[in-house]
Amino acid sequence: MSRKQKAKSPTPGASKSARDSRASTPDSSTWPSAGASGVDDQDELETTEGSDELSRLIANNVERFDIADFPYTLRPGLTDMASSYFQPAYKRDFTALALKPDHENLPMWIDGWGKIILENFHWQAPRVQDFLITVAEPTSRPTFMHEYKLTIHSLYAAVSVGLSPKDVVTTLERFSKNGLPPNIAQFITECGRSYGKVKLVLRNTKYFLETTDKALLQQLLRDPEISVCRVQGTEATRTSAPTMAGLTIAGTKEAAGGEARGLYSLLNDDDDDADDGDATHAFEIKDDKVSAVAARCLALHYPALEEYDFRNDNVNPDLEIDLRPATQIRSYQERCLSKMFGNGRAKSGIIVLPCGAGKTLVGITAACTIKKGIVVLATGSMSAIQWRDEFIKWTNIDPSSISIFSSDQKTPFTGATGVIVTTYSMVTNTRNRAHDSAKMMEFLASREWGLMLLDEVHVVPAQMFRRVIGSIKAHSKLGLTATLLREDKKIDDLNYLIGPKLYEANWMELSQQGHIARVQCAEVWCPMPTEFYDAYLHASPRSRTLFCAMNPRKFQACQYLIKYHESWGDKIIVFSDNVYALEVYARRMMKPFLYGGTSLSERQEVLNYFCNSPDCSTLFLSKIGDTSLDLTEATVLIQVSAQYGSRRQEAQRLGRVLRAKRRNEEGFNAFFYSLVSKDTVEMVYSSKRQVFLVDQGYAFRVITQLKNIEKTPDLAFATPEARRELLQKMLVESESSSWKKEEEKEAAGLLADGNMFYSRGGKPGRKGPRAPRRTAGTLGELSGGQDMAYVEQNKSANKLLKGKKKAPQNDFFRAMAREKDRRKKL
DNA sequence: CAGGGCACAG
DNA sequence: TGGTCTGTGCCCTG
Repeated sequence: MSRKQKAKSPTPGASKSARDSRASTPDSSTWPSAGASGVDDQDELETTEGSDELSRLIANNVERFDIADFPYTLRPGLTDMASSYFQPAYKRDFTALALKPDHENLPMWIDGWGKIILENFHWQAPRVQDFLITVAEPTSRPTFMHEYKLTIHSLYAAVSVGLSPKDVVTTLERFSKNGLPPNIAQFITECGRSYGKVKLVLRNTKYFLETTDKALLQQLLRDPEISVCRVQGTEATRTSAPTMAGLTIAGTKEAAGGEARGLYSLLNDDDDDADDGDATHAFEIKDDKVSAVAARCLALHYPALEEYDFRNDNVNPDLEIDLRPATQIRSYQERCLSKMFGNGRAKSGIIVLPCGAGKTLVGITAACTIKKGIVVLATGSMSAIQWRDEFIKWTNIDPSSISIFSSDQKTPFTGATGVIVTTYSMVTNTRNRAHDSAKMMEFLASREWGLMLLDEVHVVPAQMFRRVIGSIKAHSKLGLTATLLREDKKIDDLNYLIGPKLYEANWMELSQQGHIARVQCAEVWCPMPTEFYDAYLHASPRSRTLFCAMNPRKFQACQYLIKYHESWGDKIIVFSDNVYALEVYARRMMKPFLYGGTSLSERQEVLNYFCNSPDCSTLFLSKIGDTSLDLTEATVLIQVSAQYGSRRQEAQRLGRVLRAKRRNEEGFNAFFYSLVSKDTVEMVYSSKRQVFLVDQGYAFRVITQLKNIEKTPDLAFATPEARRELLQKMLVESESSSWKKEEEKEAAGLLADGNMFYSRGGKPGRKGPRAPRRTAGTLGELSGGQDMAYVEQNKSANKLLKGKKKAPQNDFFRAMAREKDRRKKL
């Protein structure tokens, strides 16, 4: 395949940073040497340059297999004269996709752009569903029609669970109503030629590069970069591919081999299985060169799949861990695990399950299957504690061999091996460490781990967090998440950082089976009173969000909904990202509220109160509720203000009510309300946020008028006077809570120009030190000593006097300076 | 040992 | 040279 000049075609999925660095690559033909240069100095420490290098390699790979390189061409003469006038419409021209005679018996279509449509109501649909999840990316799965897309990542995942490109092509061909477009077949074959060919296997602490393709083996051996990494004289050929035989995943009903066959049952009746060379060729690689080889394989467009032959690992000590006999894992969890252990080895990859569907148990079961040292990475210390508790709850592990490594607990386990639960920031921390935590890190880095469990894996692509991959030696990695989504494009990097997506559950299906709660979603449109709308229109974009959140009609709607649901005995959570609005709402309604500033003990107290007391059925939460608060009591969720268009946040919030304890009651329904100020930016954001959930099959109902709201007694802000008062109060309070007095005066005058809430007056954009938290009023605040410009100048003047180099005032420059320092040290 | 400082994520 | 705010975690200090 000739590489096209890609300048014009945007690469789907290439991260921004990757694209930037690619721009500096003069010519794609230089990649082999460029790929190698960064690798060596990356060896033991994952530096920033190292990960940039990685991003570049990833981008290179993604770019090579752009589906646009396999253009779909219509048969000549089929297009009519008119269609050329509707340019974008040519993509919708399916005239060349002739229906098969027996199309009524077949459940899906596939077009020339890799899009697959499945009739989910078709009697054949259940047969292909599992197959499609494996080979294609589910993009939208409402009730009746499912939409999938073939991408390189999905095909990568497919080959990694053991499907051959040929299998994929024949199966697609067999089940589609129309013939498989030739360019798609070509695309699949081409991807298969490269992906999944090379495996990096660890056997008995020795790393082997393994392939079934003899020619490829020769090519790898000849490669100058790789040949220096290999241990001479270790080429070996084994006659049979690894199988699932004899491996049982704990907690499953039967030997997992049976389940695995279920997946392939579609294929086996053809032929295959025996002919495409069961012999695997392998050679050993030096231990310290593993990452170099992996990077090199990526550069050669043969990304190496990491596999861990844990049953033949006799060097790392076994861990005494088993699921408690009573635990039975659910069918979909079993399916996840059968993908992971498909050929009897542990593969690295990502499993996507909705919140509350038992991600933790999947991770724990995987741990029980591998039975080696386990590292669990969690996002926060709270969730680390939860992981430990879950381990103890589900398994018979000796509590002394499981330990937490976070800032407040640093004791390693005592035995030969065990489970360590830690946080991302603990591992990635680059600054000076406390003595014992440094020792602990050394411990973590010095030994080999059987499995690394990455909780909330969607955070890993962040610049800092991706270091964990480099600094801990784990033979297999399992990422768990509910929302494999980021608003930036870095999510695709996970394919190479961790592994392909092994399984993605269907939310609707799970909720039909009663594993997660049924949810009614609604978007409530709240009109803005004229005086507010007026102020809103004149406000700067920044303060507009506050106006939206503080819309009195929204407040009334919220009040109404709370009253309504409280009368039904529901437990309600109200989310507001805007802390100021949160406080006003909660105080006004006399309800407890939690935000980042509330102390840990207070949080616990409030949560207990909410969960256990019947007098308290409503709780107000800021962003802290998005993650890691376990609120199984909640059944209704009201969203007052949110973070722009973050789909992840929306999904995660919905997840709060999915695990409702009462979900199995007859006819139980959870509710999710999103309050939106009419005719404001919120409308746009709201629709963006919902995309993910809509794709999962949730229907959002739009409510423009709440029934009998005007007849409800005691609504706040019912009169224009009250609303005006609110407007005034908003002004004064939001000013005085953060900013100094002088600016209050200015701000009052700034009403017309809309800068009133978060402007600091003076020079716009001068970044001062962060304003103190509202909980902790400082003396300086009281004395009005917060003149930003003054403080700022003084600070830098002090720095100068001290003889240090002038500290940059901006985050960006500070980061640059830090980076420079770090490099100097290395 | 609580809270400020700092760094980072989203 | 520029997005802002909020939340979280870790380290250090009074």
